[in-house]
This record gives sequence, structure tokens and C-alpha cells, in this order.
Amino acid sequence: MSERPVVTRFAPSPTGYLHIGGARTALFNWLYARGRGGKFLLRIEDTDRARSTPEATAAILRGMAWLGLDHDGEAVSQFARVERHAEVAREMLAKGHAYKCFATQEEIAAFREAARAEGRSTLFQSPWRDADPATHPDAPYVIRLRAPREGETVIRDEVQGTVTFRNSQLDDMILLRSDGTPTYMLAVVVDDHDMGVTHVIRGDDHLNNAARQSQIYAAMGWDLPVYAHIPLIHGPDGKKLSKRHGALGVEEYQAMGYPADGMRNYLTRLGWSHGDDEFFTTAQALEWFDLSGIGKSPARLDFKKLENLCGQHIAATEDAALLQELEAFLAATGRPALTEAQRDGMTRGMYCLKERAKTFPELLEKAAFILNERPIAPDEKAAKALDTVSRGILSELTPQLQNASWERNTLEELMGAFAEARGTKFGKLAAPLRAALAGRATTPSVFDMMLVLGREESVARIEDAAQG
RNA sequence: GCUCCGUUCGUCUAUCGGUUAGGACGCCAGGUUUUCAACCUGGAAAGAGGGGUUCGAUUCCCCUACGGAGUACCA
Repeated sequence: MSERPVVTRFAPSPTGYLHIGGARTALFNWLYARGRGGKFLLRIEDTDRARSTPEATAAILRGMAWLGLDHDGEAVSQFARVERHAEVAREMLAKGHAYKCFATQEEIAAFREAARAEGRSTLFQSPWRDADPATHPDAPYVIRLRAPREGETVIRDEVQGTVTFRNSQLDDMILLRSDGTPTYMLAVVVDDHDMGVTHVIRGDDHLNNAARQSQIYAAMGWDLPVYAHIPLIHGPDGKKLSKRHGALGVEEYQAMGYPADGMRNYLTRLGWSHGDDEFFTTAQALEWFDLSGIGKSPARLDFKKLENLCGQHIAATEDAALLQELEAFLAATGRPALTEAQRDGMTRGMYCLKERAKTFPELLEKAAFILNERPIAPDEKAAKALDTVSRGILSELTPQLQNASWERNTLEELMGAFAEARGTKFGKLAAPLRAALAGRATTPSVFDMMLVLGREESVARIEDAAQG
């Protein structure tokens, strides 16, 4: 390519939340630019006034913020640039690369209908393309591109390779509508050019558009950006992503408690590869990401793999950072914030919690022994472990705990000996202890819990349970 | 209809003409074990179909099938 610094952009239309496919497109653009010291821009394609909403823009911004996809400069509103778009259309008109078309929508519809009936191409061929301006009526008109009718338009795409379109298949697209507003085709090209975008990485649903857009670049004498049309993401059933699959918006993934770096890892790996690397940090992704590693076929969402990756990321995150993320999750999902005491407990216990959770709700579940206060109310399963026999054993145990040095090794030895003295194994002891300490049947190791809780609290809980 | 794109284990993918087609998730079996998770060992599991090109095709070309995208005064 060139030595120009890389400039990429993400250009969502604000008609809804940031969906998972869009998030991946944004991620690829971000990775490509940030990994090369380039710029990553954001442009809101809000020219469809009827469907665009500020709420949607806000949701997209939130989604990107959660994923850590920061953009350079202010987000550009495409709508705010209509004057510039119109100016370019007029320039093309003046240069003869575009022409005024007075055909009404009814006439166009009739043309297409007739074409279909006769089995001809339904591409509209405007009678005004070569009309003498002297014959122009005083009526509303659109400005159309005077597209070449012969030859081919070739797109060199970093993902799709060289794609050739016969010009006879491309019509004279509308640049400026009869109300003077620009169409998407014109607006993207003008904006990408004006914003200095060097690499256009977008969904392959735009591959066909690239051919038509390149004709505008050609007409204006502008440099074409490098194109990379990436395949779309499909739902788990292989069908196009739709409401039926649920979990469409990235904010839903956030709400489900997937950590952002796990999400980034998964999304990056979906449709892109770097050999056999599966688990990687964002820093590694930044270093490795390139266009040549992007596959050509659509990928399906696989929640199991997402979870697995998220579990690995949670386990790999520093305790303090993880606690911060967890608190952000609490806030984002409207759950109560941690109290001072809970935060202290989490700080002490994070090391044994993060090894066993794939999502934040799971982490919270395992952390119940820290989050809950005495008296601990055992749930159904835990209650079963606290029968009269078990309670008797627990009450025998507490005195020994009072004097033991509160270290893992000593506690393990003590428990082992205690169990052996009763002709049983520690395994038998663990269930009631777990129930006493956490009120749950699934928890971290009982030793970890005792260490995190401390002697006083641990003994108190065991005594509580022993007394029933 | 027309145009364009795609098709390797269930899923994500590696392979850039010569491999016992590799890895990961998931799954199954066994092990470890203090529940869950994790971990260890082993296992089942793939080149859509048909033609070429070639000494040799998963890999290059063509056709078919299937899937997807586009075909708007939407973006």
C-alpha cells in the first residue's frame, strides 16, 4: 500500500442498537488503525431522518465504549454535511459526470415493470442522460451519475480479491434526490474522501456498492481507498442474524456479564485468524491483526466458545482490574453497588473466584459467601448437607479451629486429621462446611473461604450452622 | 430474474500442489478431586457433488447444488 498513515472509520446508521455484527466491523477497523498507529474515526450515517434517532446514536456510543473502541475526534454527523454533498453533486454536473433526470418515480416504476415483463434488465435507463438541456422542463429532477456503459469496473479487495463488474450491470445511480438531499452512495464517498479515510473495512453486503462508489471516485479524480469487505456474522443456526436469535445488541452481551476483553477476543477470532492462536489479549490482537487473515465465508455465533474465552480472560485479569470491571457491570445492569465491606472481601477473595467463573453473574454466584452476611441462610441444597449428624461434627470442629494457626497448610492438616479421627475422609466434611460457610452447595474451596473470611467470621458461621 | 460473494470436523478455523488434513470450543470415555469450575489422558468428528489441469489436488479452472448479499429518490 502507500505510506499514508492509516485512517479507518466505522459508519453505523443510528436506527437501533449496536448489533454484534456492527460491533465486529467496528472492532476490525479499530484494530487495524490502532495497530498501525493510525486513526479510527466514527461517522454517524444519519441522513435518513425518519429512522435516525439520538437514542440509537447514544446506544451505539455506549456499546463502543464498553468494548473499548475509542475513536479519534468528534463523531461526524453525515446529515450535517449535506451542503458539501450537494456541492460535489453540482460539481459533477458541471463536469459532465452527472446529469439531471426528470423522470418521475411513476415513470421509473413503469419502465421496470415493462422491462421485467419483457425479460430485459430492470436497470433504469434514463431518457435524460443525453437530452439537450434546452429541452429540460421546469420540474423537479434528481442528479444521476453518468456511469460508463461499456467496459468493466474492477474492485481490488483485500478480502474478496479482485472482483469484476460489467458496467452494463451498473445503472446511473441517483446522487442527489429531487428534494436536494444526497443519497447514501454519494455521501459515503464524499465523506470518506473528505475525512481522509484510507481503508474501508465494512460488511460484504457493501461489495456491490463498492463498484458503484468507485465510479464516483473516478469521476471526481479522487484516490480510491483500500477496500476490505468482511463476511457477515450469522446466527447459531446459520441463518442471517435476526431478532429470533436474541442477544443482538452488544449491550445485551454486556448485560449477560461477558467481560469486554473476552468479547473482543471472540469477535476478533470470528472470521479472522492468526495461525492457531485462540486466546489472546487485546495487545496481541493489535499487533497481529491484518487484512490478510480475514476469511471469506460467514461465521456463526457460538456462545460456548464465547464463554470459554471469557472464562480464560476473567482468570487472566488482575484482581484489582477485575473488581473494577465487576463493579462497572453492577452499575451497568442496575444492581446494587458493593459496600465497603463487600469490596474488601472481594479484594481478598478474587484470587479464588476468578478461576471458576465465565461471566460476571457466575463470579457473583461464587462470591455469595463474601457478599452475604450472617446469619447465612442456607439454600435448599446446602440445607441438606446440614443434618443433625453434620451439625454435631461441626460443633466438635469449632474448638479446634479457635486455636489453629490460620494458614492453608495448617487448616488442611487439621481437617485431615479431624476427619481421620472419625474414620472418614475430608470429602465428607466439606459439604457441611461449605453449607455453613456459604449457605450454598457450590462455592470455592472451603479452605479459600476460611482464609478469605478470617477466623472469627468462619468460626461464627460454623457455630451458627452447628446450632441450626 | 440478473449481478456479485461464499462452501474443510456440530461450531470457529489452519493448510498458501505432495500432511496419518492440524488446533480450539463443544461432545464422549477415563483420571485427579472438596462442590462447581479448572486440570490431565484418550476418543469420535471434515475437504458439498461432478468434471477438468497436473506425476500429484482441500489447494488452480469450469459446471451443478446449497447458502448469502445486492439489484430503491434506505443506509
